[in-house]
Amino acid sequence: MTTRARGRPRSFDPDQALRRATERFRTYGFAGTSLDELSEATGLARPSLAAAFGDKRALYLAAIDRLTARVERQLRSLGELGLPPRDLVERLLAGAIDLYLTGTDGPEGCLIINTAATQAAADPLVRDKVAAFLAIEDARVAELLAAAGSSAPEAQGRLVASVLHSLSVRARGGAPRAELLAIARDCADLIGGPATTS
Amino acid sequence: MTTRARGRPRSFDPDQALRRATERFRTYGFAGTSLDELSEATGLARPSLAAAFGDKRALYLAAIDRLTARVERQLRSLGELGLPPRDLVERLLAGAIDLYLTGTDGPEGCLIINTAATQAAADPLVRDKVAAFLAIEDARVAELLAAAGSSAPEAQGRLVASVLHSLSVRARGGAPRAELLAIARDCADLIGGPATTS
DNA sequence: TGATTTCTGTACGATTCCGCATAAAAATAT
DNA sequence: ATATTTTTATGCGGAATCGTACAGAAATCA
Repeated sequence: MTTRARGRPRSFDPDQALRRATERFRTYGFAGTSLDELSEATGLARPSLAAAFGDKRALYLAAIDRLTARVERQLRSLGELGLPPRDLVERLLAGAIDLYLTGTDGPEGCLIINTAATQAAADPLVRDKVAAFLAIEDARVAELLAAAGSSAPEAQGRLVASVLHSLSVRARGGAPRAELLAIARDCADLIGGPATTS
Repeated sequence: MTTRARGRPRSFDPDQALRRATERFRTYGFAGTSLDELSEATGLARPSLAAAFGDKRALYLAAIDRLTARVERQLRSLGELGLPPRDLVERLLAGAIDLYLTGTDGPEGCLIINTAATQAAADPLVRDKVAAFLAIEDARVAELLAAAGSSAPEAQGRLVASVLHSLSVRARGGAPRAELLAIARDCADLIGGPATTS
């Protein structure tokens, strides 16, 4: 028994609109995206965007929060597979590469690494959210490595997370998938020893 | 016998102006920096900037080129020390951390990693220059490792370069120096084995 | 059916931004 | 000294950007 809202119902899905806006922000960054572009990308008029999310900054912060929660969820779910360290690392990095290579025009990497870190210098709240994202990333990866039996999960986790950051930058620079996968393999070798292919 | 230029001589140092503009771009990115801000930062009126460098994009591209040449020079000079792999990596990363933590307001990382990679999605030429920078970085680091006697200079070089990228992102997120140095030490351990402190 | 509430979209004003045109300033060549 | 050349600085006009006010549309409650 969900009591219907009082007035005219929304004609759009706020979460879908946020997804579309996030995609636009991921491509052009905060400063490089205009409200007109966001309006076009979401299909909403600017006043509707303002009513639903507030101003441009609030919409961007919502995009960051949404992505942070999503990454944390995905990292947690990766632990349920019970992989050994090497396979875990390779799988983690390969999954990230798939995401980083997506984009409407070209490879667009990660919203946090490639646009929020840029904006961090001008906006202290964005900086705080970037720091929180990086801390969560480090912690979750370390947790995964610890569960997989790593001898030094914190140190290795920070290095794996560091490779994630670089993969995002390299993808954005146009590096082909094979190059990114090679780096992922090198990293997995270093963390968990060479692949045990029978 | 340098024949003096014909008309009124420049009242400013173009390279110093480019340095100041670079600093501004490094803080706020390409899209986040206006010509008025660049004019204020360099002390030049907008028409003077335009006459010396062209439009905003040309000035930004000049900043990228300048930085790329500088980084390549510094990486080459690091080889003259003849350090073993572990010390080489730690020194390389520590030097980068020093640069990444500088900035007028806060830590501002690397122009390429934190602003050019952002702009790369919107400007193919910037993307090409980012790719060129990354290639030079990988090649020079691999060269250093090879000269230091590394067993797998290319793979290790890409990983060290990857840690460089992450350090820039982390610095921008506000990570304290100790945390960055810890990552540098972990990376050096992984590449060259634990420190040999007698 | 009529009133109320909420959402949607057009339109507007204020501000910022960019590039350039034009005039003043400073040096050299004749 | 005058003319020429190049740089510097003020200011203008067009375009874009942001936020919001206002009127129309769509649903529920009485």
